[in-house]
Amino acid sequence: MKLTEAKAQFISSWGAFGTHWGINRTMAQIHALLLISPDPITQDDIMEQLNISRGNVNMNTRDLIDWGLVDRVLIPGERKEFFIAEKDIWKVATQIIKERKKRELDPMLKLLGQLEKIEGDKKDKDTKQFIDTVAGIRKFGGQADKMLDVMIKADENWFLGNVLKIFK
Amino acid sequence: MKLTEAKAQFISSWGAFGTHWGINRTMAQIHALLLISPDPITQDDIMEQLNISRGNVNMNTRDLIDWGLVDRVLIPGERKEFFIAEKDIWKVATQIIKERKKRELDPMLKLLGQLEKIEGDKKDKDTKQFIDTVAGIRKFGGQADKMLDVMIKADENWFLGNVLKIFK
DNA sequence: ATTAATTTTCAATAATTTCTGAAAATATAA
DNA sequence: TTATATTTTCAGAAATTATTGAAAATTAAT
Repeated sequence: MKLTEAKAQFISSWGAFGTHWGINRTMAQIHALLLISPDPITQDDIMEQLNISRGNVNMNTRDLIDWGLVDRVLIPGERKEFFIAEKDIWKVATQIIKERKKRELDPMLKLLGQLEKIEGDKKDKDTKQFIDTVAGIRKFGGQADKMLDVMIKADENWFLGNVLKIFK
Repeated sequence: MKLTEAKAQFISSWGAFGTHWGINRTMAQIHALLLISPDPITQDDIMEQLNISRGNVNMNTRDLIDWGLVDRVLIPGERKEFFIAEKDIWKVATQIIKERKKRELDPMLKLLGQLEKIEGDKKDKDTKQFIDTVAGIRKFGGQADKMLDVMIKADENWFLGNVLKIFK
């Protein structure tokens, strides 16, 4: 396989992969393109390579920046802005975990905590099942939360070392 | 908060949560409803509680069954089919991990393996960055894959016990 | 201050995904 | 077998989400 073909396939698959994770196709494709670009590239480069409009590139690069996965860089003498992606996959993963935890897991755990404090007779079948379900999810989510917190703080070698020790 | 209100909020939030994970809102809502229902319920029950059409219930319950999260049960003397969800959250999580691994992670790792074997001069900047990126993702994904395999086989107490031991 | 380059915004449009509902298929009872 | 209940399918409709492109805003150079 040639580089050009491989690149195209990587970008396309990464985009499809993203849609299974609640990330929009284009954002994932831009991210993929940036991951395999050794040097910073411009809005126009992205537009051209992915055949998408300026507005689209602008919105999605902003989102990638908000997620902490991409940075704007200024190149001396150049008028345009350039974009570059964090290339260390461990850092990428950590950053995604951190953001999703903040945006989704933490609020969900908060809500479950409230729902658990429902009024009502615990002898009632429906009430009991509701409380048990909510409590079960919350307990599980709480463990995941703790685990992810440590993971985020840990550095790569420490973590992988420990994972290998446990999961072998 | 009353049970009725809490139920509605749980179902609605679970649905919204699902959309961030590539799961459609209705499937997640049906799953939520089944999780808090102590006894098996019918298509008609689901239609009524969630205000959705028969076809919609049918398609999404089938998907939930394909995911291994819901079972059809036959109740003696009853003509209709009933549905019931696995209530043990550990089992639910394990099942989801198992399916997503099979559907997404495994195929992605296979593809990355192919892309890594690209022809071309490794001294070339673009080629080098491509190979490094793909190899990096593959290595990380491979670790995750191994870890999840062990998790899937492990039972809850073993797993949580170990997590607590390591991540404290 | 004026001009030119570049980025950002957002209303309109397009694309995609989800949902409905009625017809067809299937299963059960009489 | 015939009638009745129940489930499944799927084309079209509705809802949601993503994209465009041109105008407005911003930035930098002259």
